[in-house]
Amino acid sequence: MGSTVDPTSQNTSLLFIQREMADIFADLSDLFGNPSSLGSIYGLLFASPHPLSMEEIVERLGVSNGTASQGLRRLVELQAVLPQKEEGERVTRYSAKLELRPFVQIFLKQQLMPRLEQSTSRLAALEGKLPKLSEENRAVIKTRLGRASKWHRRAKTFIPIIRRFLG
Amino acid sequence: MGSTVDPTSQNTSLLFIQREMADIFADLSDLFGNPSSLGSIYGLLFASPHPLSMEEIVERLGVSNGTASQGLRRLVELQAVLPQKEEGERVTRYSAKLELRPFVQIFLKQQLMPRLEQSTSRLAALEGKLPKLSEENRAVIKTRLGRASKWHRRAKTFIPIIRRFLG
DNA sequence: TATTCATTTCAAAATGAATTGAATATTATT
DNA sequence: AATAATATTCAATTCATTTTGAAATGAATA
Repeated sequence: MGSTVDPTSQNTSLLFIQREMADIFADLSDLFGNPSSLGSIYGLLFASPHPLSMEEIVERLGVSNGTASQGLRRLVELQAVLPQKEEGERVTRYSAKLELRPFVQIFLKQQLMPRLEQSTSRLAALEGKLPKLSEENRAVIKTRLGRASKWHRRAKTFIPIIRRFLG
Repeated sequence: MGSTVDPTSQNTSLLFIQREMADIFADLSDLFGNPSSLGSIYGLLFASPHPLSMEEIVERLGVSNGTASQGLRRLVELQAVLPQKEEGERVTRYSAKLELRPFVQIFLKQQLMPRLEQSTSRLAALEGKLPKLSEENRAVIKTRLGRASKWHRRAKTFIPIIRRFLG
């Protein structure tokens, strides 16, 4: 016995879920400082039972070819999406990877870590200026630079913890 | 015996450190999706041995009154900065709070949590649509919604861990 | 070889967030 | 009250980022 619901309504429901998921992921993407289109694309693929071509993504999300092309490239880079080309097909189809781990790892490694490293070294460089300050200021500033460095160290020890938590 | 460095050079060094700190914190602020001006102001205060008035902040950072006023208001809201008015003074002076904990807590509570809650409930709402799907799609989509919910649950259990880590 | 079609590129447009600064409000002082 | 010193607001502007879409590319087929 098949479903009791007619196919048109079934399809409508799937499209609804896909739109909604695209929306939810767009918000999350934005929250983490990425273009919301990245999230839409990922969300759509996440809610797709079968891989989709770029053309299908363009029409279902109503975005341009450029947005889809660049977004897909980024998502593949981030290993959030898997491109696949069937034997003797000229289209590439994309499906969402469902694991969170590699995705977050890459985010941490590519976005967070480099910036933390950079500000750490700028902070370290400032310590060299301490001797030039008046005695009074030197004490205060030394304490504060130390405090900021401590924050950085904490943040950096935290990243591996997150990794372990996810893996 | 005082310092061996002349006062002008001492002051130059302090200003240098303050500019640099303003810059470093501007980057971090941006990284967490806040206006970089927020970070500049905080960084300047962080590297100031004494509280500063809005006027001083405006001139040292070269930002407008509006930016300084709004930025300070936000930083006070976030409890990252302490406003203080001396007896019989008409200026409010501001100093940086040095503890990371309340700052991060407020960020998590005000920014992250609400958005996570919202997408959680949107996800939950989608489960209601499952019965309308074809049998084949239902299985796939059910798994995926479950997966997304699991991510959310993980993220939410993670927040208290961060809190404990900082507190 | 020519043609078709999916994809990429990139300059230009659109968007939207941050910033400015003049006008206004608030608060202290005379 | 009147004045002066601070602080806030908000409409207009600036600026960085994202998005668009027409043109270029290049791989697969005819």
